[in-house]
Amino acid sequence: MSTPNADTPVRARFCPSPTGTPHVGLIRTALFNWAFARHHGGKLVFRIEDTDAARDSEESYDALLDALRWLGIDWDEGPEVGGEHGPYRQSLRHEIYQDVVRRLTDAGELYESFSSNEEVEARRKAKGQDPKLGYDNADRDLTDEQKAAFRADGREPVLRLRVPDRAITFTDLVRGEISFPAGSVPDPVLVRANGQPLYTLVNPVDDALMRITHVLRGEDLLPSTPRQIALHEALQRVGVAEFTPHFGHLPLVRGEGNKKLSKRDPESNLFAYRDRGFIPEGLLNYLALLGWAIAEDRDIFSMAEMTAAFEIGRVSQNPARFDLKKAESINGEHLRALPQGEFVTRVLPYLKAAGVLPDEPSEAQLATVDAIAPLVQERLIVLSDAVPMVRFLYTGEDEFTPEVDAAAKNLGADAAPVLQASVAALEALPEWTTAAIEQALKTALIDDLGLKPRKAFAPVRVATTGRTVSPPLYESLELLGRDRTLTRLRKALA
RNA sequence: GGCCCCGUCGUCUAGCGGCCUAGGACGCUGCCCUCUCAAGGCAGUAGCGCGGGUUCGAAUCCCGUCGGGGCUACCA
Repeated sequence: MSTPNADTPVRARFCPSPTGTPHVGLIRTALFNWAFARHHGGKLVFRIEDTDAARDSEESYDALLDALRWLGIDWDEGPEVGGEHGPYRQSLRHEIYQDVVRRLTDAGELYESFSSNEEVEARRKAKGQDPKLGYDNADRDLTDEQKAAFRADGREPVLRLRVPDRAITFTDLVRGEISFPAGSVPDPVLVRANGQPLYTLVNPVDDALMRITHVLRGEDLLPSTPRQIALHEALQRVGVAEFTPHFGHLPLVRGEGNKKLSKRDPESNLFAYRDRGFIPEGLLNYLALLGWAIAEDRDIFSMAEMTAAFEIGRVSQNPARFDLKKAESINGEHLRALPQGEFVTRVLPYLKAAGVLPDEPSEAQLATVDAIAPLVQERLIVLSDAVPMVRFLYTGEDEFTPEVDAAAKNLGADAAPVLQASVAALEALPEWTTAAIEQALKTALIDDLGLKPRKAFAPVRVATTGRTVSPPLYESLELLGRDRTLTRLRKALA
């Protein structure tokens, strides 16, 4: 079998079917293909495999584009960018498939098959074999008379590929040589009786037509590789394809337990991570770690660093478990590394979505965000964590109420002297600055009342920010302003 | 059942015959820092599934075994 020459420019592809919400495993595959293409200075082709009208939806298609755009995984050919091998949605390529099918059929690579599943099963059982073995290639050499008889019966044939009766062996880019023995690959159906092409046909055909040199996909597709290689070879014989692409099978992404992360699993929903405030840099970095390592002693890196270093031969052969804790840790690293202005830009939509800020914040509100941002930035693992942390600044005094648990613990009767002393110290302050507030509070509570810092500041914190956990206290009070601070302290006293 | 893939700390991994009394990261534990929570610093915890070979020498190569997973559609 002929493979792409070493000097053939790399063309990788990402070809999801638009069914449901984008899945993190799917995105990991997109990322590896993207990194592979970029590393080799090649092209990434984005193709939509929407040949199953019953399951595909336009919403899912939009979601796919949304996901890739959000993450910054860009493509060189595909939807919305075009390319010389288009169209890139399989639902738009039917005439192309019809032509290929004609050529394949004329050359005898495909044959008509009339067996129903029930008949196949019955034949397997009659031979004492497991019906799970599947189709038995029984229709390979039907005579014209037999076919005519079936048709006279009102039956229409599907088209199957004649898979060669020999072992099919290939060198997997991540696993090395893999061989499937002769007879272990039943002739697959490529076209339905109604003429509708199936995935088994269009996936290899489009890879061939789009001159894809490297197919990197999940390990779950490994068992379908031999029949696809058989098709590629047939395609070469009829002059449709130039070569059989190289294949590389990426390790599965698992969820809880040892099972493959399923689409039904809420953990797999890409947008759930975006909604919580994962940022592309962090999520992509984590996903890259699912089966790949940039170096022995490092796991925080940028996508530029990834594309520079990515080698398919160094991808792991082991399945990887999606570990939320580690994903969060990595996201936090990237969040902290964001320049301040950039961090504000990223966090703003989350504050608006939570109703902390209006859609059109005032100049003053925006200025407060700029001021509080550096205080909360290093405390977050995801952007939405900022919401409860800054809410106290944007709540009106008539609405403001400390959290019940926090108040019960820290604003009881014994807090009264602390709050009173705080009010006294703060209302007399000549200037309202972080340094002055710190000085005044320490003098009044630590020195004068002789309290431990821990005891002293908790009531003040809860009374003013509403929580036991907040951004640094003195800074928070400066931003809150003297009037609101005093109002809240007095209210807690009442 | 058949075919295929995989097997290093709880998790993700480094390791591609001697540099390994196995390195890093997440997690967890303790300490430091400290107005809270984080962040940061330091220390600790824990692993080559098992059995045979090959070799002067094996986590690394081979075989077997056990275990896990995937696929087995006229879905993709």
